[in-house]
Amino acid sequence: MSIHARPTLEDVAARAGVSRATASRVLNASPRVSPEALEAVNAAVTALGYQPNRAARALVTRRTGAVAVLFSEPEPKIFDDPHFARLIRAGARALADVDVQMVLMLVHSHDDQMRAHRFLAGGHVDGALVFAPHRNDELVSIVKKLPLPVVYAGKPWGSLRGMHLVDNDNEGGAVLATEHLKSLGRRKIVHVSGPVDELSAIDRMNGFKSALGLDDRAAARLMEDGGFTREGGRKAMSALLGRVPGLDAVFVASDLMAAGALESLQEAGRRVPEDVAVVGFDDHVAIAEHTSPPLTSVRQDSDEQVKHMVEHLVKLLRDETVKSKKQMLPTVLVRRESA
Amino acid sequence: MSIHARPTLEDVAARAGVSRATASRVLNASPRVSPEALEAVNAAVTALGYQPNRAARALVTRRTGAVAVLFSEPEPKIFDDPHFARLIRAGARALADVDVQMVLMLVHSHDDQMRAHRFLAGGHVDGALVFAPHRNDELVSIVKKLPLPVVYAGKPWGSLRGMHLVDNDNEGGAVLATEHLKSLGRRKIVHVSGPVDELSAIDRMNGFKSALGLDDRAAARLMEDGGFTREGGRKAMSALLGRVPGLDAVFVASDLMAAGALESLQEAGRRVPEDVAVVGFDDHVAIAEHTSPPLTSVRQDSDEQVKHMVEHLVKLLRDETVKSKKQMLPTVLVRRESA
DNA sequence: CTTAGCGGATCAAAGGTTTTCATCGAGGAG
DNA sequence: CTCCTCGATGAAAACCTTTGATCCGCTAAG
Repeated sequence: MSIHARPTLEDVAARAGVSRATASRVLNASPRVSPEALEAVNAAVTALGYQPNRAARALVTRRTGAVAVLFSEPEPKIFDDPHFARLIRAGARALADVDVQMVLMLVHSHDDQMRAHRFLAGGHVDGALVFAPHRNDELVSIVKKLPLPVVYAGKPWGSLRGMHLVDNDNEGGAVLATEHLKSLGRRKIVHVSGPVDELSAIDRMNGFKSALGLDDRAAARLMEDGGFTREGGRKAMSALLGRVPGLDAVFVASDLMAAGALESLQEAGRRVPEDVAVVGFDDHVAIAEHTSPPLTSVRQDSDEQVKHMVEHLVKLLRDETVKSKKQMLPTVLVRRESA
Repeated sequence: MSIHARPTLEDVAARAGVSRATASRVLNASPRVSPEALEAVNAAVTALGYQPNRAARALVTRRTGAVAVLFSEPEPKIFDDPHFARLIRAGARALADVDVQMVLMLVHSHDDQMRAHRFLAGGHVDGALVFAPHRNDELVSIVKKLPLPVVYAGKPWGSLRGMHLVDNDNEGGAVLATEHLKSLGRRKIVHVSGPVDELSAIDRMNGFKSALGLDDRAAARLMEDGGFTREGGRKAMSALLGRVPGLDAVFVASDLMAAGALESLQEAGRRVPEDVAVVGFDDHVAIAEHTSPPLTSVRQDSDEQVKHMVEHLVKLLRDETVKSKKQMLPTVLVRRESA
């Protein structure tokens, strides 16, 4: 071993006075190794500052020690949405904790999809975490075909057979929000929903409907799509104000839209919460605490969600035979001043 | 090759009727190969859906085809700050375009630093992009010691000798902002600054000072640290209102702080821009367009910055001999209603 | 006295690619 | 006709690790 080259297992073994195989066993915590050998090897490792060569290891074990984290989102949304940063951060932490690398891919264009396919099919990662909430997302069908352990965030569109996913209880959260408004004595409650090509939005709609015992026709008049954007929230609120006279409460399917809705209400001269009570969804602190008034919201714990996803994926990577599993995470109402 | 196993170069070579060596040459676009061989190999590749094994390749070339992207930030800020998501997104895109993997690491705790060190020293990536704006950041000293091509975002604290970085023209932007306020006829201009442990904040302070031709003592009375947070911006503004009677304009070193400052001004009953003109920094759309009134701000193009960083790193990876180089990106003033 | 068993170390093969070096054949110069 | 040159190709080494098979020295059982 030259001065500058990184030490190899061979060097470690030589210094410890054992064979390469034994040194390897020490590193992999095999039980079949004597205490003396163990100590000698460990000493050599620290003395030399040895780092296993990942490529060599991957070559023989057929494991890379890396997982891909895929986001499929229309461009503009992804970087306005604070949620995104949060998910990434949670993912980075959870993966670091189990010492696996996070390879991040944002797939948007068709080219990106091809690239992702090549990459995943190429066996460059051991598994993947997929965030793809939209209807008929090409990415999902691509990933689904691959013989690769995958855990989805939320329900991807289409058949769920054999898939692994961790979802928030969107419907339950929506019921929570709506029941809360009812318990405040509100009688005319409306809903600013997310786009109908996202299942989370649909689940929230369903929660709203069922909490009020509405059939589809009755519900339709009380709901308006805000597209999960601030501006959309504002417009949807305006539309509802025009269409539903006497409305006294609104459940908005995201905090960002709720911020828009509050603006709209203010313009219309309605006081919150006196005239109209508002409940959001996400409990995104950076938003919810800075609206006026501060926003009552349904908390979904993204950190927890991602942590569960990682745990599940790790399990999949270990024993090959975990059967399809869906996890549902609870949501809770956080009261502030808007309702 | 069995049915299910991924095809290897050997399989490709066999099918094309050439040797492994020749097949490899084709894949690496070596000139020393006959047209027929080239065609045969390419045909075999597509027929088999061959994907080079990255681990095997890395083992021999000592290149991984991946770079690390490191963020060093105190936890809370990183996921409040929309800037973060933007940088990541830009990085993902730019790296994907040159077909290198992005390994994301958020380093915060001491453990994280150790992990990052191990990882980088272990030769698991070819280079790194580092975002570490704070004074005496441990991460920078760690990375600096490594024999690894690194490009920094902005100036890291300490000696810049031999370092590669892409910075925004913070000082120039600050001059722009201040000159603009002067040109509006404002006479008593103050500054809400960022924390003095970030060089970008200091550069902006310097721009402010030099545009007004102030010495340090005179300047000190007109500046207040807002810590790059919304709440800090609000407090700093209040302090300045108390200390500098008759102030008629303020240059705030970030949009987030400016949002806080606007709240403070409103509370104090000052009209913007009539009584006090306000200019922010960052031009973060999600903020600047939604304050009231909408915020005039200095734009720094993060996408561009990251793109340059990636380009520079790629260059470093190719020819080993790019001499130390600092790039400075221009800033521009975006006029809205607050000034 | 033979042999099975056991803890533990070692040998050697395997994993897929790049790259150096040697070889081979064809064509040009002498 | 021989000798060289040159371009294309192939054989084999090297990269570093894991792991199944093997081996060694001993004890305990038959």
